[in-house]
Amino acid sequence: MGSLEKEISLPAASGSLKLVTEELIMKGQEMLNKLESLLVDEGVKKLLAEFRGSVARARTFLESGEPSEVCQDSDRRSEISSRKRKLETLKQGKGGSRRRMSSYPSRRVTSKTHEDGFSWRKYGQKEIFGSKCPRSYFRCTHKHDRNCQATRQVQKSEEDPSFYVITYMGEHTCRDPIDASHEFLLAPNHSPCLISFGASDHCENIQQQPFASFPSLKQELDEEVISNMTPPGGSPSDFFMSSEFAALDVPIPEMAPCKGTVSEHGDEASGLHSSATSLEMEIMPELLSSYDILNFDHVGFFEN
DNA sequence: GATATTTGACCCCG
DNA sequence: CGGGGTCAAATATC
Repeated sequence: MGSLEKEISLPAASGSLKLVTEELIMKGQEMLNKLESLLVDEGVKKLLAEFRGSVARARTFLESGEPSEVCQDSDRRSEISSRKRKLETLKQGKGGSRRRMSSYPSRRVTSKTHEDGFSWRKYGQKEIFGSKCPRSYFRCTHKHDRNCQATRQVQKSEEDPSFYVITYMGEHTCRDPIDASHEFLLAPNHSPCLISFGASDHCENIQQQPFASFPSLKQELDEEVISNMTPPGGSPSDFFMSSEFAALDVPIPEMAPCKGTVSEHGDEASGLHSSATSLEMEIMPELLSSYDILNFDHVGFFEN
């Protein structure tokens, strides 16, 4: 696992250039937000959404040093072997582009709920070898109308079936993540996403780092897998054990239950209480992605 | 009828 | 070759 310095370094840009680019991107998004709130015309809004996507990709590029999905896609296509290309031309029907997302930046969260404020459409489910719980595959509902490449995989945690292990891949370009977080927070019945500290051992490299009071969003990400450490008094977990948790206890029909485990609903409820030993953080995964996409990649969770 | 989910098949890639 | 990611027809739901 790399050092923190490495994690926050921006390989694509350095020094003042980096600052300028960051400023442009952040200001750009700010202006986009303001503009959108003033717009009524749907056509202009659509244009704005496209531009928003470009800004998001630029930010991804800035953070990762790699082209975002759209660029990467075209790059990859040019590298497709002749055999694959031949197949692609042949298979216009069932199959189409079966590009794998696994090589893209991804981040994993452990959550009590798979609700995150975004609209997902399930496109597949697989029994995973060696795993009791099937894995469900989701893509953004706006994949086609807004060319949003965001996908996610949801799988119940084997260790604690009341948790979902959610792997996000790709960036939402259908709307700005920050906007989404606002909607998310303002929504009356939103379902918070939790990152569990210590409730899961999916991660091989565990940083033993104490943190004081309420860490920054970035810090939270850096320390997703910190330890079983109990938070200090007046802890974040207290904070998150707010009435909003009521929203968590909802049936999740599309998720298949784990084989041989307890019932879905009882589990959801019991999980809320049984997680007292873990520090839970309410986060917005897509908000996180904007700033911390690198961190997850560098802390050793993933191979890419 | 539109939209979402299920599920078997297809195919990439290690 | 087999696991896993994706597609798309069939089916379900609204």
